[in-house]
Amino acid sequence: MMNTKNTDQITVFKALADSVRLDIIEYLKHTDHEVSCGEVGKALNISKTSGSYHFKLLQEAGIITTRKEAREKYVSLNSKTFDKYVTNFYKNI
Amino acid sequence: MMNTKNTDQITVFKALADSVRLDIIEYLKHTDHEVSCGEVGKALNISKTSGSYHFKLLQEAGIITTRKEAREKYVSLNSKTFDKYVTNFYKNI
DNA sequence: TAAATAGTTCAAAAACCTTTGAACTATTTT
DNA sequence: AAAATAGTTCAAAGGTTTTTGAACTATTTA
Repeated sequence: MMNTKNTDQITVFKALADSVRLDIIEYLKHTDHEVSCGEVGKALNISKTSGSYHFKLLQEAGIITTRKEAREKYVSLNSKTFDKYVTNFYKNI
Repeated sequence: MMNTKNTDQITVFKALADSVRLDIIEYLKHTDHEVSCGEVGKALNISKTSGSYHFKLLQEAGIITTRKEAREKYVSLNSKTFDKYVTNFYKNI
């Protein structure tokens, strides 16, 4: 269980270390329907450029999964990543 | 359980989002005796100035507690912080 | 008392992250 | 076919974080 490089772990914590992204994560956790980037951006007052940047980081960290349908991109939380890198972090280091 | 500002949460994730600090945390988790900043710094090849900076951030995030004895500062992990802000993060947002 | 050791503080430099607006692609609606 | 909508990309600007060396305080050892 001893790490030597931690890069995925750091990518996840970096992705979580920002208020815009935490707001997005909360929004996704509390929503009961499939949501698009646009819906989240409007709800949280994030410009589309900035939203695009933050969704990309969340995706690269494995925190969200995305599905493109026509013009829209639907996003949802990937709970496996929380499990592996957040919830069990302390136990696993 | 709904957050509105998240500042402590972000301070914790920021503190965890760095490889030097993750190395320090691992070192503290795996050690069986009380350790000083100097011991950790030597073991991990961190300059004392840089060490001082990182220990300060970890302390401000509540991730370590410290005890000064004479010249030396002893550090240890504060598992309550992991409990509150890391292990239970996903459940609590 | 002088030298060594443990740590802190400061300012500068370097590296990294976030926001912005403009220009763009692709799809849908009128 | 033109206009509208959803999202991306780019470069520039601004902000934040990290590393560095020098100078510092406080304590201990020779």
